[in-house]
Amino acid sequence: MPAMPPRKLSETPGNVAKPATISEVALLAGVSVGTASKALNGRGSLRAETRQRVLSAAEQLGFQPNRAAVTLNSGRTYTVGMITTDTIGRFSIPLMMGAEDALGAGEMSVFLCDARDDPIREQYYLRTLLSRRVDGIIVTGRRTQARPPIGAALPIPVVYAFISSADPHDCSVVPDEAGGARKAVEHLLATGRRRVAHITGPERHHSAAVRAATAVERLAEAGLDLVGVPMFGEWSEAWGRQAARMLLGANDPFDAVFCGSDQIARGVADALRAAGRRVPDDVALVGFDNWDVMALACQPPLTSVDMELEALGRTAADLLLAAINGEPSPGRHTRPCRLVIRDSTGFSPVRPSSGE
Amino acid sequence: MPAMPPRKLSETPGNVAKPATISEVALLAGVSVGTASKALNGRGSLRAETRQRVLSAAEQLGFQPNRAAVTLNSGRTYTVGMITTDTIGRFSIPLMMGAEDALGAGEMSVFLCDARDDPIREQYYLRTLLSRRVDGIIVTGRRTQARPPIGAALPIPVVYAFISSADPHDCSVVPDEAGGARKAVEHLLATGRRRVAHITGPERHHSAAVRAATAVERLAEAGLDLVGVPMFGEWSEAWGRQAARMLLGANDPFDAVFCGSDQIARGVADALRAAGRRVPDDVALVGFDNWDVMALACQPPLTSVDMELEALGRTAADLLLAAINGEPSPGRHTRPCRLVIRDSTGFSPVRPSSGE
DNA sequence: AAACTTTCAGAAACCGGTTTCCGACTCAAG
DNA sequence: CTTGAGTCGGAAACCGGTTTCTGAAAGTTT
Repeated sequence: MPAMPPRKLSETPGNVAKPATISEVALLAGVSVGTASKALNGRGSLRAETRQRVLSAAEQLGFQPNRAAVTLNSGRTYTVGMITTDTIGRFSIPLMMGAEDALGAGEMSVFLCDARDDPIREQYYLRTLLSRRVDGIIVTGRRTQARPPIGAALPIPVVYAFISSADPHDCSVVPDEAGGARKAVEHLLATGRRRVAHITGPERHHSAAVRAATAVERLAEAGLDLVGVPMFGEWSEAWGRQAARMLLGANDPFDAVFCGSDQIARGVADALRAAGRRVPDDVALVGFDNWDVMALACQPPLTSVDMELEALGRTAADLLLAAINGEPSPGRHTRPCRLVIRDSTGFSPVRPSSGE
Repeated sequence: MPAMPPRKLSETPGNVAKPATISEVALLAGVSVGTASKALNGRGSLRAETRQRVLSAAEQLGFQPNRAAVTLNSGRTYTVGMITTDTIGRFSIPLMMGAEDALGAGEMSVFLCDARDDPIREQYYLRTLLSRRVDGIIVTGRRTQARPPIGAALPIPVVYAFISSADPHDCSVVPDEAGGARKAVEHLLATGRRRVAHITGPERHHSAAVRAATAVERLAEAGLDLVGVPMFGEWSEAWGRQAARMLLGANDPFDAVFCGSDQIARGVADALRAAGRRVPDDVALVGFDNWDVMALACQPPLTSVDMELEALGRTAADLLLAAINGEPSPGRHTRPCRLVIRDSTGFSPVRPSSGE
């Protein structure tokens, strides 16, 4: 066996090491390129000794197959594109993490594309991804409504996550927000609340509308009316504070507020405390999103509906992988939400107003 | 000219359209593959008419060159890997957005790798990226200290962003946190504050230590002492509230608190308000991070130090692109922070305690 | 009209792998 | 000793582009 000096990456000084090719491996092992390929991939029939010789040569050179070459004759890149339509925000992150994790487990690498809600950028990324021959695309983001399909009759599968495509034949995965809202209201009812108000985001926002309608509906099933009407506003703490003060001023008694977001709920909590109402003793509070920074820092910690976005991302990735393997799942899929119960709806001991 | 029916992506029913190859383009244009390539890339000398014929054939077929093939003979992939060591968090996002944007402008696509602070995952991703022959790597994340280099003598350039590499020869880009802290203290001094306290995160966290030391130093330059000692704790609102109460109980008067994070500052604001101290009239408050959700929702809105992470990510990307083009910038680079002034240090009108 | 440029397009090698096909060799049976 | 089956490894085609090299046709010069 030729005693060629090994060229390990970690031993090469400076950033000059060029990755080894399979022909260098073959040369070192004293076999042909084809044989080396078979040895490395466990194909064909080779003597154990030969196979071993190739493997140790590869090891010695730190050989990693050039994926471009592999791609060229397999036709598969083992990559997917992930396009976020809104700028990467609070919602996209857990989604992307879940998807990336599930895809990584499937040996897939992920191209990150931040389209910033700009159709031009979006189309640019789409072209780029197609040119790179990704095996599939995940489209995510926050929108007030379903979005138009990203492209017509694409050569690869596309899965929409969190947002849904306006085309019902496209594969979309969305949280069951109505189910989440039901769970929230049911929890309030189960803990004895009867006078429930609802403060949420802008009415034109699909999420706000669905959550509000479902809350009204579920209360009606229990023979109850919402206190006042759904209060549509903004997704902000300031609106939560303002709406809570309006509610207090209306002289229509309430013992619970179901909020469209944790930020709103937090604003409500602050305004209630400032007005001398105790949470949860006087008023129970439920938020939506289960955004830890808000829900945990709230005083008291907030009961909230978790859309399980990371699991949603994972599901989207799994559906995409299945579609890539020829088993598409067209249509709109929903995933359940989970209610996370904390002190804001509990029967925790009464605490001094400045207490922790 | 052959009147072949055009096969546009958008006209093909179902997800079956296979991307056109250059030989199909050549066939349609009635030229050889080599000629088609020249026409599409503006190389060689061709008659204008021929070039045009190829271009419209490509247009007709929706031709996009297979990047794997291009990669194979150029040796360049026009991709970079972005590895986040901590799980993709609040800090990584603006960084990644900035970097992704700058790289996209350089026609680079970005592989997203979430290593979740797990060395095993990190090495897995590193191997994957090397196998994919990325042109470079950006390593980001939040750490208490400088991190060990991700690999030794890699064949491609690496830039560390936000975190820095323990090896001073590696290229790192970090915010000038000391400068940011100086700006914060100087602003407090300029607005007439003299009794400044400091509440921040864990002492073992490099950021907390640097910010605290710099605050003390800058006050000393003005002939002043910090009120008490730097209060090290956690990066949470709860700690902010607790520390503020401790401060109030210490009977050592103070007219300003410089906080190590916006979350801490918000906790401080809440505790001060609960104790009847007015912000900014009695006590001025400065945070760190300029995290909009916290800084804007705080009552009153929070003056804060912005590390300009998006610009930092952009800088990292630019340095990486330069390194890829053979102009490396080894060493540790710092970028200035920016002070964003809001009401918490201002002379805004006194507001009723429940006022908006 | 012959010799020399210049223009333009095709043939072929190449990038780094995978896979098919085929031939050489070994061994056991006839 | 011949033949057939079974092992093992190499040669070559191929994936989809780019680039170099070559040569034919057209135009220019004398």
